[in-house]
Amino acid sequence: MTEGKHGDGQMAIGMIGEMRRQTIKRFQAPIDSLRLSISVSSFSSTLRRSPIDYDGDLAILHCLPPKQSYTIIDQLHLHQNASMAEHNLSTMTKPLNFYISSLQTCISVDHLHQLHAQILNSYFSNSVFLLTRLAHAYLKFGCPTVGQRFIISIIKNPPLFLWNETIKCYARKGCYRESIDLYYDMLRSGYKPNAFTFTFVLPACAGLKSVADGRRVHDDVLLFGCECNEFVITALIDLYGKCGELGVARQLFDEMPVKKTASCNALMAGLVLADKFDGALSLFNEMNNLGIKGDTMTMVSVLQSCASLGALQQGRWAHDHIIRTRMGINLYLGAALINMYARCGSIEEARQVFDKTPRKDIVTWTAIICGYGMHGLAHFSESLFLQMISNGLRPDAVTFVGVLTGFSHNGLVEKGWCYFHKMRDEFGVKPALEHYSCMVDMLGRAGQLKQAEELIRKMYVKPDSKIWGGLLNACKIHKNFKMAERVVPEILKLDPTNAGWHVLMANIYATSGKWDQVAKMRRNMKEKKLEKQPGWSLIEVTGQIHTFLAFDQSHKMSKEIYKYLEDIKEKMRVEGYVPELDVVFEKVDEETKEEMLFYHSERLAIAFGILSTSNGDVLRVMKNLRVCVDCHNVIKFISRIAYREIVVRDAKRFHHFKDGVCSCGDYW
DNA sequence: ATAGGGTTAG
Repeated sequence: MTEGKHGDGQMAIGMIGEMRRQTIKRFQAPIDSLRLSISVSSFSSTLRRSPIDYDGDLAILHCLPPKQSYTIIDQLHLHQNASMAEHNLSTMTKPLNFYISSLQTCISVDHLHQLHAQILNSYFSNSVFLLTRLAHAYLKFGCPTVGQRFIISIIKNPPLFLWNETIKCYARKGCYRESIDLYYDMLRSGYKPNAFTFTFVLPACAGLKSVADGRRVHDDVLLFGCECNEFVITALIDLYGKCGELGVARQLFDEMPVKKTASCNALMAGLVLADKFDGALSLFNEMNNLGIKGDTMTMVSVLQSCASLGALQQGRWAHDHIIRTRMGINLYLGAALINMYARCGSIEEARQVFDKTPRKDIVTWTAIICGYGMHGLAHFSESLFLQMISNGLRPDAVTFVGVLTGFSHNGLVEKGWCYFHKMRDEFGVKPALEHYSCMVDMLGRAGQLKQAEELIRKMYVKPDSKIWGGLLNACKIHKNFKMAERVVPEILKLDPTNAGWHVLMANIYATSGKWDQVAKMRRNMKEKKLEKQPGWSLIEVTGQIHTFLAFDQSHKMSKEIYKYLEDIKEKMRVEGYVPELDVVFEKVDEETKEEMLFYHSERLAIAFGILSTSNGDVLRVMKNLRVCVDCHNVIKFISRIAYREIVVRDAKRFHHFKDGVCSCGDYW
């Protein structure tokens, strides 16, 4: 500090008075909230601990040792800012108004650090009012700490508002644990949370999917009497929905006296997350009946449900509804629409939406790329990928999953390797389990079993049961029983309770005639009480979803369906159909085998579709498992005999059947 | 001075 600045203490006091007058005039704030303090002893040693009476009010001037006020500045590395010292005096004499507007217009954290230092050097260094604004500014930039300290610790007794904002800041950044811990800290410090607090801490519990923390906070909601606040209830519904506790979520929702769009959306998102898609769609109907308007978030959930169910007609209706109500198609909705059309089997409509979307981000592009990928249209997938790059967007891990699955479905092994390497070398995306999974699948199906196994053994992510399962599937296709025996124990080690693997293994043993091993697998399943996942197919006719299980006779048109299949069987025989009995893994006679094949769920769904729609309508069937070789064959026949285009989505991809040919080229 | 819900893969 220079000699001059030590100068006239009386002048400094005069300035304080002038400043207060201005401040009070400008903000008309109560005197108490403007307890001015000065922190710098550099003005004059005569100021030390001298209370000043001004305009009849008491302003307390604390003269802190300069060291103290610089502690935080040091942490901010602001000692680098040498020009600061030069302007000390002008800084100290600026009105409160200046700091407030500076904080409001502040555009970077660096700038904020400078303001912070200036404030600590000003008359307002201890003003709770200004420090709260300062702390809030940090939080708005997503900075809950400065150096090692919580931003709230710059104030001795931070107001509840600041605790809330800090908890929110952590939650928004995805630092859920920190957010929750801070909430507990707050309670320990004797603060009482309010409704705002809960709407910030509950999403943090939801983000962690921690029902334990969620329940604990829920108890506090009751304890502090916030259980009637609609924001809090919505946050609770969201929490329980994300944690899979749909019963609790539903109950909270039902008990709401007035339901709003957001609370419906929270429940609907929970239903979608729990794969309860028809539940989500009926909630949408419920909303319409209750006169609650849906918005873009509602429609995202609706479209996700349609996509998962393969309900194209309902999806189209939803799209139309979006246009009719002029809600505007934002990035979320755009991607959800593209995904819906693609997953419902209409890649053409997906492309139309994509082309019409004015703003496209990485997710939009990825949605259409994945769409082409699962339809086995790898060339489109790749060309869009390249267009995306030339538009200046960087592909992410998901984009590569889409491109790689496309190549995998087409057996484009060379291309696959090329992009697998490009991914890391050109785009810095580290291959994750999903990418290895695509590669193993691709290599395995192309018959490169050795290369596939090698890739698994040397990958630096720990392989999961799905990856080994992909290889085992390839062993089955290429009848490599020796490798299968090596792979089986690896899978059982990682995932001993999955019925699917046991079935796959038993089938492989059956194909190689090892019936004792088959029996062992079956016993194994029984002992572990593992249930085979039943295969189901569904088809949408006039907006209604019809579900079929194998041998299902519960449908009201069951009789006609079975009759149709009998009839078509004869026609198929004339055209040269021979059942692929190898796919039946039971030790039964051939006739029974044929019988077992003929009522697979997809055939029932297709027969029903043909019977209940007009000629020329495209049939779209969704199936939870992969379509079997014999069904694939039969559907080809049906598409020709009945002159129907049939689109089947199985667990892996789409098959478009037309005129006796499938788009997959029998490679899947 | 602060509020809830959402996009792409497997």
